[in-house]
Amino acid sequence: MYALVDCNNFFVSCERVFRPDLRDKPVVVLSGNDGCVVARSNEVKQLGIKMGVPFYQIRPLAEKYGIVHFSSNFALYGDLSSRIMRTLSRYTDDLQQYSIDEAFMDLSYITDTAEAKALCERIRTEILRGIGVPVSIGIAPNKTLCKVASHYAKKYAGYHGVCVIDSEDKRVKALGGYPIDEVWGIGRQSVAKLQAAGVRTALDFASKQALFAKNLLHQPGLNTWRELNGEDCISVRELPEKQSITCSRTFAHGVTDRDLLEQAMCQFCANVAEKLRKQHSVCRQMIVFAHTSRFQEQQFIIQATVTFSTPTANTQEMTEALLRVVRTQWRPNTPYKRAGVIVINVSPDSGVQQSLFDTRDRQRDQRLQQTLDKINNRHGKRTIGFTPNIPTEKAAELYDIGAKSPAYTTRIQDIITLKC
DNA sequence: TCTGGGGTCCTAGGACCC
DNA sequence: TCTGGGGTCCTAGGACCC
Repeated sequence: MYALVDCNNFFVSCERVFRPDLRDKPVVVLSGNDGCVVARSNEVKQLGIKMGVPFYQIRPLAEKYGIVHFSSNFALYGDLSSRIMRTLSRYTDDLQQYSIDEAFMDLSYITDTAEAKALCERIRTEILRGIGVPVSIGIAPNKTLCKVASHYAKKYAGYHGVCVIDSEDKRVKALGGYPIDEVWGIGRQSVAKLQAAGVRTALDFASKQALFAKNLLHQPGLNTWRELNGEDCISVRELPEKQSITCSRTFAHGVTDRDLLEQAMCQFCANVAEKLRKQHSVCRQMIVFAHTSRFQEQQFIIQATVTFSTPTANTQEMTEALLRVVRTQWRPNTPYKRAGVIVINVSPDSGVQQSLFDTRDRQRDQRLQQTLDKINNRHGKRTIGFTPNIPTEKAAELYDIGAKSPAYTTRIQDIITLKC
């Protein structure tokens, strides 16, 4: 059996840990520049506000119902997430973290389901008491059914946060009441095809022939079909090393100033390179892009894929390549609204094959980079770098920081003080 | 006016091999 | 007019996830 531990309304729950006054109030957390709703409390869900809607569209509703909104605060969410994951790892040797707020636990060492259920109830209480975030847990023989179980655990108070699917009866009953569009792995495109074929519930789908699933939805759909029927065939790969790393942002306003655009993109590049080095990787290719608003009819795009002759994670080398792209393709009087850097073709930094025609002094580069990293580790991010930091007033021009809560658990100035 | 960010996996089709 | 058979590797783009 596996257990899926899934945090309830995760970002909202994180905000509520330090704002207990908001426990029964409608709360949303917004994406960058306060663009879209990315987390909703139950009160907000009940108002019919959908995941991902642009905040400006629901502003009247927000005012009417007194919805409290926060800008996203990943320092806080990331820290609480790692505390939860650490707690879970004490109960299994095989913890597969699936996202910032979800993890699968392999419980095969427990043979009795009643025992598994009791354990999960203890875990749930421990996380709520020790960290302050409510979680729901689904126990089942595979990951797709765990998802179904955790959904029921969340939806019906009677389960007290833990739901088990461990028999044919329970499986059939659970799938019969489960809409097809909520099944893990079945997205919008697949739902349209399935509905056209008369499939309404997860049970309708599971009751079809395997060939039906394969023909309509190909291999991934067939895997989902198998899991709904009880097989265990989808594995969540443990990926300690990322295969691609992205840093991208939408700007508050279109950026026409080339220097400012370059500075922002150099920052993305430095972030990506730092993440690469942190996981002891190098990349062979880097995608650089900047484009105007996708909601305008006429769009302008800067975009190039740079291939390094020798795989690298060197900020200086990557920054030089980035600037070459931007300076070649940049158009004056063009409001660039979104930009980013993506590295792909990522591999371990040990045993890098150097190009025969390489002109860089790699050892010197590496010594310099290591020195800079050391200084930044000791004295704080961006103490020293290859490109100037963006001045505060310019940063405010680029990004709208909005209603961000303090970094309660990761920034010494933000730690709350109690007056007794 | 305002509409996010960061990932993975799979497939089809092209280029290439003998 | 008709014009093999059997592979591999790579890439772009679609679909999906949170």
